[in-house]
Amino acid sequence: MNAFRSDFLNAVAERGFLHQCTDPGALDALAKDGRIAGYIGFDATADSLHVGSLVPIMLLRLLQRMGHRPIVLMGGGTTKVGDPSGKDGQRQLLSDEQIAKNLNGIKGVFEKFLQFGDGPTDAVMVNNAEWLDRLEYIAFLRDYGRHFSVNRMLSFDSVKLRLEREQPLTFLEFNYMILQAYDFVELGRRYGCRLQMGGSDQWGNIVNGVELGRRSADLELFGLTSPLLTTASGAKMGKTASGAVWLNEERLSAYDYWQYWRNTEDADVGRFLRLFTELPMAEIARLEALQGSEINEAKIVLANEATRLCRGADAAAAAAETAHKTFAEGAIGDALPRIDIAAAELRPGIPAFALMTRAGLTQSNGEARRLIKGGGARINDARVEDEAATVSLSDVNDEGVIKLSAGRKRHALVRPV
RNA sequence: GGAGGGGUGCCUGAGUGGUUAAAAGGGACGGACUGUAAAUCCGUUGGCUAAGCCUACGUUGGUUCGAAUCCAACCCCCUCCA
Repeated sequence: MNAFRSDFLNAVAERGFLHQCTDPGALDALAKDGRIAGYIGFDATADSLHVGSLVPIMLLRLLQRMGHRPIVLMGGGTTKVGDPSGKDGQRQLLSDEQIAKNLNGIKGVFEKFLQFGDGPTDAVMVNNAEWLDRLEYIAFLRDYGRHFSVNRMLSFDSVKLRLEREQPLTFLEFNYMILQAYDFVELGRRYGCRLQMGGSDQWGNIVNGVELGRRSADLELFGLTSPLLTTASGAKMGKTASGAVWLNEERLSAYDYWQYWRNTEDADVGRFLRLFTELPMAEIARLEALQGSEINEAKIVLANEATRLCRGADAAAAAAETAHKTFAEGAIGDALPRIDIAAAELRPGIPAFALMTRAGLTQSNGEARRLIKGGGARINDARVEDEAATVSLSDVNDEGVIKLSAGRKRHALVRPV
């Protein structure tokens, strides 16, 4: 029943990572008979990755689990150029310092998901600035530029869409695909890397690399893309109340990360379990088949597993515990965000709206006031009716804290000190 | 270098002297309904301890009782020409 002979491609296909592949048959044979090295490139446009990058990360992890070697290519060089794919306007150019800072922030994430080292299937991290920064223009043009046809380049979506919409495309950006193609060849030479993976928007860039490998270096390279993820209702993945869903702990608490997965839409649960957890397929099939409110069990499993991979088992357990207390028991969990307020300041009373803002539940006092007016603010689970209500030491509950809530899901604890 | 077009709130995008903190849609947040889901309906969506005041329509000046709206200079972007 399996379409492929290699464990790797079978896993890729059945877990929903496969969108397109340049030569599935040959890649299958290669993965079946030996160990392959595959890479995915990551641009350094922010100092943390968010869930949008989780599909490629999980794909690298899968590659490693199936006995192959993952290569993480950090785009220290290509980020200076900017990928035009899927964008209308040119991205703001980042400074070298900014890029270096971003790369630093991103590195840590991979150590959570991949095993690095010197072993045969250990992951490697490479920065393409290593070779791109030193390119000599004329030599590069003569050696590689001659293999690219502009006619062809114009036909790739990343370029074509820009031109059709009459959006500007600079020559700088136009070169991005050439550099990415060159990366592939360079990795092929240096690390024997035969496979490039990525999101489906990278297809054109990847194919370019495969072709360049054949023409310029007589390398047989392969490309494989994953579907771009949107939620079942069509929204882009990775948005939440407080912004993007970051993978770094400094940017997003484990509790919020857990909550993000817990709030997955029903229709996405099975797909997400396959992509973002490593549960056996049979178990996923069981969870996915749950009906009605029972599917909440599957969402909890998804949240636990996804959080465990990204933040560790302890953080996942703590988040689950807090969520259970908060939602199932109406009690107070340890992982809720908390702030300390001087008892002396609290004694005379602080306006509720000000406290909401200080606790980070609202961005401004005005927003907090609106929240109260709209009936969404609660103190110790009691709705705040009066916009001018104040909170004082008398509101401290048996557990020594004051619980503030914005809506049903967002809570914070205030502790007098 | 020349000619023309344009820069509005998180985004798209209306607005061409006062009734404009700025239409409409999207997004986001809150409420209702639920299952911490989706869909739907309703509300909110610049700041300020707030019936008042302050800051905002690329930047800086100017005209005017009054400017996002008129004028000037500058910056940036686009299209066509050289």
